Amino acid sequence: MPRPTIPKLSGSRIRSAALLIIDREGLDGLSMRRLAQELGVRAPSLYGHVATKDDLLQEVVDEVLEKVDVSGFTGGDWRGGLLDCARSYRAALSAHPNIVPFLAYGPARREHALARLDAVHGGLLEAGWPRRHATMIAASLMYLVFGAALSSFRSGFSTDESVYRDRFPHLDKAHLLPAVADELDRDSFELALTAFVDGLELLKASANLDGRE
Amino acid sequence: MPRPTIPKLSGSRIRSAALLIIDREGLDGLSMRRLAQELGVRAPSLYGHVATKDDLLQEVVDEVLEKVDVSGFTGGDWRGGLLDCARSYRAALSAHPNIVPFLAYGPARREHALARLDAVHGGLLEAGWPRRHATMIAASLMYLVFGAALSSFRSGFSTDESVYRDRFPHLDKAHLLPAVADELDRDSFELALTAFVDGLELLKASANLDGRE
DNA sequence: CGTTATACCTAACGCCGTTCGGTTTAGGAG
DNA sequence: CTCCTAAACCGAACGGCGTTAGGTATAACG
Repeated sequence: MPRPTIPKLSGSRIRSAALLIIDREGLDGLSMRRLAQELGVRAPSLYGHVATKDDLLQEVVDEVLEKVDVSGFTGGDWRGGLLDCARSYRAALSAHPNIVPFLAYGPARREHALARLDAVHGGLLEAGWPRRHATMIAASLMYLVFGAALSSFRSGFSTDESVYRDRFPHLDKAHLLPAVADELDRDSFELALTAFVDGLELLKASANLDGRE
Repeated sequence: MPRPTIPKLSGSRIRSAALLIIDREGLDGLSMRRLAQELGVRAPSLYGHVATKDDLLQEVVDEVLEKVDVSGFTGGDWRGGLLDCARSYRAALSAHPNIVPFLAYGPARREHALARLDAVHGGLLEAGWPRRHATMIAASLMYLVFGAALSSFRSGFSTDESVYRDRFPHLDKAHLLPAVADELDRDSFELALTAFVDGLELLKASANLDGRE
């Protein structure tokens, strides 16, 4: 049954279905055949709308990261800008944690990623940070965001107390971690972020920076 | 030619060959057939020594992370302990950057990972941090280490100036980044780490912590 | 010297991403 | 209304993947 009245496929429908499968079944659960099935279609049909699976995933990532907000740097407020950017970045990723492993295979080499980076960099420069520091601070922000995205308390700890008892004396409450994972993830990220920004403030106050204000 | 005088395979030889391929050809370059070829053997033979490919990779990760040093917390020196641990962790991962994407698929759920975490946790408790803070600080440390491991300046930036010119005003020097990637990776990590620890010191000094010293 | 367990082999299964070459029909041209 | 083109999907297939089943020759042992 070729050429239906209204096309069953479109880039946007494919991306939505892909993200749905990733959210529900994990990154490994997404295959072109599985995706096609979800869309009521056979796998080869997808290649009329998508160049390659890797390409599709990049587009999905782009869509997920569209919610990152880099507008908070106005008026030289580098602190607020960093906090807003980091929090919205984390929120975007933790809404779709299963796609994070894909990010590990290489930075999003797309327009939007560079635009975000440009905004952060510009905001830091405007606030008086030297170029080199701006570069390093932007990188550090990515460390926190990506690190937090892929080391969640949700996985990695057993709820079985006996795993830790007697063997890891300081982890004797570790079996309770999964139960409060979401809260702990959020609070840990908040701690890491605020401690980092506080440290930056100290550094800026010490003021042995090469750049001009 | 079955049953050679001395076995061609062993767990250790397999792990070494696997890490070699990963280092040289990337994580995607490692297949069981490719690995077998490197060892002068056919793929199925590997399954006499290794339960599964995932298992093998976990063992390789364990071997790589053996160099992480968590011994620096002696005498309540939580600052030195964190710095040592973070730096040795980063060094271990940046010696084999291609294996990092595998870490993204789930935390090393092995003995050694828990032992390291136990040491960090214990060191923080001993230094007077409350339990909850110790947990969050240990998590934050992982954020920095994993984030730094997978967002290197080595990839992600083009050496072609025209990519950035006129389009991203604050990234006009971005084409120079790959040339100094190693140095910048190191300095950025150092900045992130020291700023974070400085921020923690502020937090601890402010001393509104629930725990007892 | 016979037995047995070892250490490797070949063949094959079912999955994967992707390409090739149809086939049917929607939509525009005359 | 008819003809043509191009869109949109399909079946079959390729080479590669992780993994399993079953076979075979030999080193090691009683």
